[in-house]
This record gives sequence, structure tokens and C-alpha cells, in this order.
Amino acid sequence: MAQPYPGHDIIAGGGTKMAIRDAAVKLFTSKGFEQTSLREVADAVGITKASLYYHYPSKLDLLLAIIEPVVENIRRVVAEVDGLGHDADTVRRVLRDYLRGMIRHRDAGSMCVRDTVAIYNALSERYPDVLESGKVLADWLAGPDASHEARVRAAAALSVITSALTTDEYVPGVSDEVLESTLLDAATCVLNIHATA
Amino acid sequence: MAQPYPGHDIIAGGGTKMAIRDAAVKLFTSKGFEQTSLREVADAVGITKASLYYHYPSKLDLLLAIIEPVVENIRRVVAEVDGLGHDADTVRRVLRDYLRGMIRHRDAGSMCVRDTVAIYNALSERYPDVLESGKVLADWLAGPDASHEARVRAAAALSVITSALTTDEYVPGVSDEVLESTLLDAATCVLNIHATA
DNA sequence: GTCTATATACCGATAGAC
DNA sequence: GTCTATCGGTATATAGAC
Repeated sequence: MAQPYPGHDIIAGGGTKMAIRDAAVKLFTSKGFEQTSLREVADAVGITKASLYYHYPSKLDLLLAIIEPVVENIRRVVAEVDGLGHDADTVRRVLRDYLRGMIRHRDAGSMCVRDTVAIYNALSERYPDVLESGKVLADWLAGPDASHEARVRAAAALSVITSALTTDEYVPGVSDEVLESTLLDAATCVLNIHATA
Repeated sequence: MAQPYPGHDIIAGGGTKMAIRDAAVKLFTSKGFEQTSLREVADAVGITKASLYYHYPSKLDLLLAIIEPVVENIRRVVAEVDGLGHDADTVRRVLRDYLRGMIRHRDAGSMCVRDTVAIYNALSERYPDVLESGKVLADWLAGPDASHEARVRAAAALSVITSALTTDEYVPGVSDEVLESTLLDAATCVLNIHATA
């Protein structure tokens, strides 16, 4: 009788579990993963540390639950580009797809970039494949037999995409549409690509 | 008789102090500041934790000593743009100046971006002014009375500059010259600026 | 599901001998 | 300048009552 509607824990039960997640995202983002104790998370929710362990088996599992959608986004894009051609329109389409996922999961994403090392270490234990995804994406973006300059441009373009996660701080109130169109244009510009669309 | 050549501790004494710094940069970069214990740093150097405290009064002071050149770089650039005009050539000159500092202090800089929260917290206690420097620079880059799009472009351009710190991973062996010219070109492209030089 | 209480371990930092 | 030994504090995680 744990849950009256199995698989619908978002609606039925699980309110506490969601509250823990939200409080953890906020605290991990502002203070960092290692610097945030589970006591602080529990206090923010209004429960004790021991109750928190009922919902998440460990601090690492809590972190992994938070970054899961971000991991899915990069996994999806990396799988997408596998064996794909490298014309301007395709590159633009992949970049837009990647950027949209970034913007959608902005809260967890910005937590990742603010505490890269902690997330990196966490991923290396559970999802070792994702750590190479950035390189895979950069390699594809740079194109076949790319020069040093082309590779630097590819890395810079990915950096432009990732800046969607931190732009809120510099441009409060910017709409998702402006963010997407502007950064997509900037990223293609960095790549020296001038697509037809 | 602490030092035979006062002021020349780089040459005369201070070998241990420098070894501590180098080991700390490496460990802080790969594991994160909070996740790295002073015991690990001491072990890497081949001394004990207590000896480490002879050279640095606290863990925070060790971190601050490492990031000092990075702080100086951004301070210098921010002071430079104060009251400066906003024509294309000036923007390009400022970006180049900022980028060169980034490349020069790449090791400490990449440590900063990999562990943003820890560095942010450390700076807020000692150098609270530097935390606003990013915004000041972005505001100036965006130009007077900037639109949302212009502000997003400014933030993205800074992100391109900062990518110099992590490019090594994607483009091993790239020269400083290629890195500088490519990223400078990419950043100005993001800003929609087409300077004469 | 939530609580109190606790086990266990490591951290940063200090004291004092050499 | 480096060491051994230790203090005080906090962390993750667990046991068991309710």
C-alpha cells in the first residue's frame, strides 16, 4: 500500500520526495554539492535527515536523480549525431535540439556547470559513458579531419550553447525564445556556418 | 635567517611552498576544492599536514594564493573598460587583453571554472568586489541601452573567451596563438562586430 | 514515514617536541 | 621546517521506537 497509484507518484504520493529534490537543487546550486549537508536539505524541507534517507538511499543517489534529465539530453543528442552527415543545416538542427534541452532543464543544468567537479565525479561512478559525450559532440561539430582552429571553434560553440544555463544571471527576464534564437545564431556564427534556414 | 635572499624566495627558499601550490592546483582541479583534503595535498608533496600549515595559514589562504593572478586579470580589465568608448576596435582590444590573461593563467583559471561555487564562496569572503566583475564586463560589452538579445550575445561572448580554459581537453596541443586568434574572432563574431583590424 | 539517538570516520586546525 | 598527537566539530549513514 505504499502508493495507491503505482507509477503516478508525482500525482498521488511522493510530495515529500519532490520537495526534497527541489530544495536540493536550490541548495546544491548556490552552495555546491559537497558544501551542502543533508541536514540543511532536510531543514529546508521541514523533515529530519533520517526521513530524507527513507526517500533517497544516499546523497549521491539524490544528486543522480536531479541530473538525470540533463544526462538524458546529452545522451539523446550524441545518439542522434552518430553517423549523421555534416552539412550546415544538419549542424544547425542538432545545435537547436541540444540547446532546447539545455533551456528546458535549466535549473539542474546550471547546478551542473556551477559544480562541475562534483558532478563529474558522481557521473564517473554511475554513468561513465556520459563523460565522453562532450568530446564526441565536439568532434562531430568540428567535422571530419578538422584543423586545430576548427576544433577550437567547435568547443567554443558548445560553450555558447552551455551559456544558456547561466544567462539568467546577466539578462534577467529574457524569454526562452530570444535565448534560443540568439544563442543558436551565435553558435553557428562561431562555427563559421551560414545555413540557408 | 629565514631567507638568505628576502624577496627572492622563488629562487632561494620556498621550494616546498611552491610544490604545495602546484600539487594543490592539480588536486583542486581534478577533485574540487572541498573534496580535496589537506592531507591529500600534503601526501602529494611528501610532507605532513602540519608542515603544510607552516607555509599557508589556512586552506582558504592556499586557495586564494592560487587564484590571485586570475583575480588580478579580471580586475585589470574591468578597471580598463571603465569610462571607455564602445566602438568595434576598442571592444576587440579589450577582448584580446582579457583573453590573453586567461590563456596565461590557464591552470588556475580552469580550476576556477571547474569548481565555480567553491571559488565564489571563497571570493565572497575576501574579494567581494570581484564577484560583480563578470556582470560589469558583460554590461559594457553589451553596450549602452542594450536589448535582451545584445545582452545575451555579450554573455555568450564572455563564455567563448572563458572556453580558452577548457579547450585543452578537446584540442590537445593547440598553440596559444591559434587559441587566441580563433577565440577572439569567434567572440567578436558572437557580438556581431566586424572591426577594421 | 517520521522521529531520536548514535556509530563511525574524516575534516581543518593547533600544541609542542625536535 | 617538519614531525607526532590530538582537539573540536561535522559529515554520512544506520538502528530502532513510534
